[in-house]
Amino acid sequence: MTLRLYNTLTGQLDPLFAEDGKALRMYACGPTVYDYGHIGNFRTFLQIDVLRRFLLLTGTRLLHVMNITDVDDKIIRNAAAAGVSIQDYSAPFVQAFLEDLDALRIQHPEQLARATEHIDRMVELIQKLAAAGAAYQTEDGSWYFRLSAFPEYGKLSKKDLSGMEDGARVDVDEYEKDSARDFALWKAAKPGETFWDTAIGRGRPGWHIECSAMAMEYLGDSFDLHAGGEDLMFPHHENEIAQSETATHKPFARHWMHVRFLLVDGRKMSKSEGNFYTLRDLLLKGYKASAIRMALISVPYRHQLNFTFDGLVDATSAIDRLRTFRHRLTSGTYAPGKNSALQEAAKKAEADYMAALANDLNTAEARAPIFDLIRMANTAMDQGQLLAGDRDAILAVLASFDAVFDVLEDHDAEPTRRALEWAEKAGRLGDVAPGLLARQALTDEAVDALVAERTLAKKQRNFARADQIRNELAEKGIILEDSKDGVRWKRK
RNA sequence: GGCGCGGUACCCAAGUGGUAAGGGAGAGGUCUGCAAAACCUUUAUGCGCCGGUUCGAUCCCGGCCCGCGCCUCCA
Repeated sequence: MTLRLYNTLTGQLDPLFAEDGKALRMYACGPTVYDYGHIGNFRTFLQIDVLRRFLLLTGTRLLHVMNITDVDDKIIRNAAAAGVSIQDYSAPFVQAFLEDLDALRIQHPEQLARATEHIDRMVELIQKLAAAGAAYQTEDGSWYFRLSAFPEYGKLSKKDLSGMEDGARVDVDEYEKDSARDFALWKAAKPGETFWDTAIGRGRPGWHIECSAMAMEYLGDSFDLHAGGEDLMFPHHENEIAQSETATHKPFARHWMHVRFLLVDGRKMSKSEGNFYTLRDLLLKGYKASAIRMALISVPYRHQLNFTFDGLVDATSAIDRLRTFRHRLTSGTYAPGKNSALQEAAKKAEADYMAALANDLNTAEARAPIFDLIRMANTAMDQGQLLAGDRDAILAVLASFDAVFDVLEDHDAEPTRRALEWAEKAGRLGDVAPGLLARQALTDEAVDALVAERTLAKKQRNFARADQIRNELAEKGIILEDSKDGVRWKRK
């Protein structure tokens, strides 16, 4: 099954494939590690994870590279303010980013690439551009890309810069760029700033050059897909194209994917609006990592997602339904055989699910057949019509679903535990939702013991005691479900 | 101003030129020691507004209103 994915470059749905017929080579812009990641960042990384997982599910081999920008103006400024090196400043944020990826079950790419470890490649690329006459150095030692060297500039973002460029061109003095739109390849070191001593001078890379250099390093001059947040389309990706294609005379990425920004409560998320959330913020408020994942991937990547706490609650309930269903399916006993109606339904659900994802990763549409199948299977179980062969067929559908959505297994305790640990160190315990610490402290063993006691009380028809235990547990966020196959409990 | 996206039930959200998926929430019911879960029924003659094309439009075209994004190294 071939994925048809919107391609920013062509403005249409194009089939996504590995040009070399082996591995699909993709580059995704990663974080700049000057702070903790916020949910907007993670919406992008989650949607790229959906892409990645769907490709793997369809048997595509991947070579996926993601950069970590560990040198930039903000990092330099913040590190200086803190009186530490940029390495020391960014290290905890790199660590935090990787932990957050794990919390959200975002798969790691095959290759993580740090900007500071690829300075040589960037310098080489700048030299190549200089040799071609497309880069020039200003008096202060900085290097710029000459936009006029790349007539196709603007082809990704569909911007026509011919009108606005150089309209007010005056005699530039030697400290300035030739043209206002020329962008920095290399920034000369200012006193006290971190610098690399290189063949093109003392300084540090501009932002765009790192992605060009690292993409080419790991993926070659031309590769299959480049992805990132919508804001990167211009100027970042446009600049990458200009530098790369000017240097190699080959097309850079064939396919470009851009994830739309999310809104929070209908407005752009920003610190000044007070609607700015990191992953940690949400975990400390008591939301589960799986619910955050579900909420952020359930709206297709090209649509604006309006993030709300209600949405997280909805997502939590949807996940509950999925998990409860699978538990019911796996814990019951079924007669051998197959029910042809269920077999058909399972087959259709899987086909519809895959087709929805193959259609530009329509995650919202993909969920529907899964929930349809759940209702049908629940009904069949109620009526004793579901057979062992059906259970297996349906479990296989759930496995396909979870290969992309990855919310069925409950991995929620660990991210919350880590967030609480972090809050303690960071002095953020005041932000922890009431009761969360107590709930977290309640061990599975303690719950099991109370559940066992209640089961005994029920057997002795001591319903008063049984209900007392139920209520006691409910107050601690534990929900009990009695069934003929035993008691199941879950954390709210 | 330039480029682009969206306005679908109480909330979130798919979708198609032929009469509105799915999730959440609410109400009623079945089941149950109670509860939970599950299932059934129910909540848009209606898809921002006004025209047009068409046998027929939520879906196509035009206009308008509203919201949002990018154009400032913010994913």
